[in-house]
Amino acid sequence: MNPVTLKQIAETLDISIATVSKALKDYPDVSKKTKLLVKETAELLNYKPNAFAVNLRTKESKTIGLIIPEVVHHFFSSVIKGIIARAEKKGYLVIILQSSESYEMEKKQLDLLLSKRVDGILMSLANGTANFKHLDDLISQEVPLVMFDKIAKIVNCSKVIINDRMAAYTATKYLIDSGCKRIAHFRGPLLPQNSIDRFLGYKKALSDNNIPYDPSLVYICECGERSFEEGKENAHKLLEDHNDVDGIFINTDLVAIGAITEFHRIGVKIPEDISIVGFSNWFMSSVISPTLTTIDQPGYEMGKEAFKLLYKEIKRRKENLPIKFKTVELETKLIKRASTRN
Amino acid sequence: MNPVTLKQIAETLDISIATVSKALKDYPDVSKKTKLLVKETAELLNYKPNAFAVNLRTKESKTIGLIIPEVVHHFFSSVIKGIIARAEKKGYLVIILQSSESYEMEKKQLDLLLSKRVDGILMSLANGTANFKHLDDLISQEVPLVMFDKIAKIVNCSKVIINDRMAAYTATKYLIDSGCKRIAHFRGPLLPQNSIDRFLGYKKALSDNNIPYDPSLVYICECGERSFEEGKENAHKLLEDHNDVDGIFINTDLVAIGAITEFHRIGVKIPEDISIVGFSNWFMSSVISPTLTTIDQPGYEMGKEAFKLLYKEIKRRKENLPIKFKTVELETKLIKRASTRN
DNA sequence: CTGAAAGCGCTTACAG
DNA sequence: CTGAAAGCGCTTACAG
Repeated sequence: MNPVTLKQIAETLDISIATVSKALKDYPDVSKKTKLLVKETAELLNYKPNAFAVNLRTKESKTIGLIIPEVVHHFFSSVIKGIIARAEKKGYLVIILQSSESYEMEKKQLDLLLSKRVDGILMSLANGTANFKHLDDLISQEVPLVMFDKIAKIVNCSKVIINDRMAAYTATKYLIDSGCKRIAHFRGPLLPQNSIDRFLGYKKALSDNNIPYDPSLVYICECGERSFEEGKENAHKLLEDHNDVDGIFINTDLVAIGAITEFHRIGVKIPEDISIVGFSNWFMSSVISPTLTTIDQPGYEMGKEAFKLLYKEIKRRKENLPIKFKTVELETKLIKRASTRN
Repeated sequence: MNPVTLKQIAETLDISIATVSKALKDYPDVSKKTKLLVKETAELLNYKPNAFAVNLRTKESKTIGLIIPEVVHHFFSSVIKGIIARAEKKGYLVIILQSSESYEMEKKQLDLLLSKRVDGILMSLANGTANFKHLDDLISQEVPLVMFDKIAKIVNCSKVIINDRMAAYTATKYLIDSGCKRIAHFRGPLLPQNSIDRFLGYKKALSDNNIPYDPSLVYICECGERSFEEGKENAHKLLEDHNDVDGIFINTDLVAIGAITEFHRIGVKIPEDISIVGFSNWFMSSVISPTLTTIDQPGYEMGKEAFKLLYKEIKRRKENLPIKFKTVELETKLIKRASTRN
């Protein structure tokens, strides 16, 4: 475990370390002959540059950090995949940390990444995060930051999002158009912008179509580990509270699948008795029965886009060019399946 | 973006860098007063040690690398979660790379991690990997390596596995016990040890129960991105080829779900006409209909265990203690659900 | 208890 | 075209 260094190559060839370094990096002021010799020897000795030393000199780690609320999650794992695919192309490595939806964890992970001197940070907020000082600090330290999906509008950085409000509007409108008159909503937690926006989209669709908004039709889910159970529980509660609901727009597919499971158990027919629209288009939504109508959320693209923005920012900072923060909005689409009518 | 260094703290307090460094690390030979002063100043200035410099000196990166075939995958994302949970406790960061089941990629990612000087590597083999020189090289360079799930028996390192053969035996036996006489098998690719072992378990269960093995009942799947489609296709082919099959043991849940979907479409009743057992216990197996009988594969625990072994090896190497490679076998269990009889 | 010095492995401006 | 030298930010054996 004593890796080869430039010094060893230099000694083998009886030339200076500086020349070896330059030869390896194809500096123009090194003779072809020397370059060849050096490269051969490096190959032979299986030389790999010591990243620490390089980083220390160049102040670049070629590593970025990624903080997400939850790893075991179809959407976020798609995002991860998009990020590392893109990062790889540009020679960047990705350190992945999980906040588990906790504000404290999120801060801790951020600190870790900072002391690792990552070149930039990509993150999606924890549900528990209501205070953004840790992010503002990051920005004032000029650490490139791009937020995606679960963002804070207030924080001054680049972002990749979908239009949650519009998507929710579309979903609810679709229920209305297919004949639903009394539409419930299983919403996400109170804090995150997404669940607020989805709720607002739901509400707007109702009012635009002259359906009175009834707060007793709105149920809250944590949308965490218990999503599936929450779906079942809320479905059950809904039936106890109301006997006239004929449609539900649900914040997340997994909760929707819980609801479907419970309705199935009780004998409520979907979509005949109650139509359901989910959100996210998890893979399993296409295989359950009935298949779930939902909003497709492009996780892989979001990951790619987020890395792209981050990369640009890193590059511009290095060149001391001015930075303009950008918000990229990705398209969603309604995927019509069997849990809704027509 | 000009982070605070020891030097700046030293200058502010007009003491030496060495003392600052020692004070921060609570060396016993620094006065209480100085320690206090230094720590206060460090806090005030928001000092974070420069990881590159520390690593360069200590030759430790406190970072490990993880290479898996696929990120968007219930089992592997559970493994990731287990690994980063454990790593965090020990102050390690995790760099995640994806081989996409390709041998070339796997080698490339390994090289990347090596030049990053990670303290150790955790990996699960790509399906495309048939040659293990890259791993042997790693080991001869004394880089701590732990393989999990998709391992190479030949490679001399610690491993975390399940008993695929026994689990497959249990699964097949369960089909036999529930009355199936003619049992097909959708197996994985030819190379990986897992799919070989699962196939052998299937075969053994048949022969132990006096059911003749019929190679025409064995269908191969790539088990990659197209798993679901492969399930559908193989189910379809199976019905064309044979009209007497009453049970299938399938290499992976996702393929099984594809098969169920196709049978459902065609009108074959599960489990009445054909019983199905999957493998892995993906979350969605519990929500499709009928729910899928399967073998539970403990991904999270596997991740935790793999990190534990790696950590021990890293530690022992640092202390120059002898290393004994260990193979940990984790328990699986049969999850009985509605896709099989009784 | 404090500090000067060497060194980790590299890069790069500069001299020759 | 080649190499000596300085320096990135830290740690630690050693001297005082």
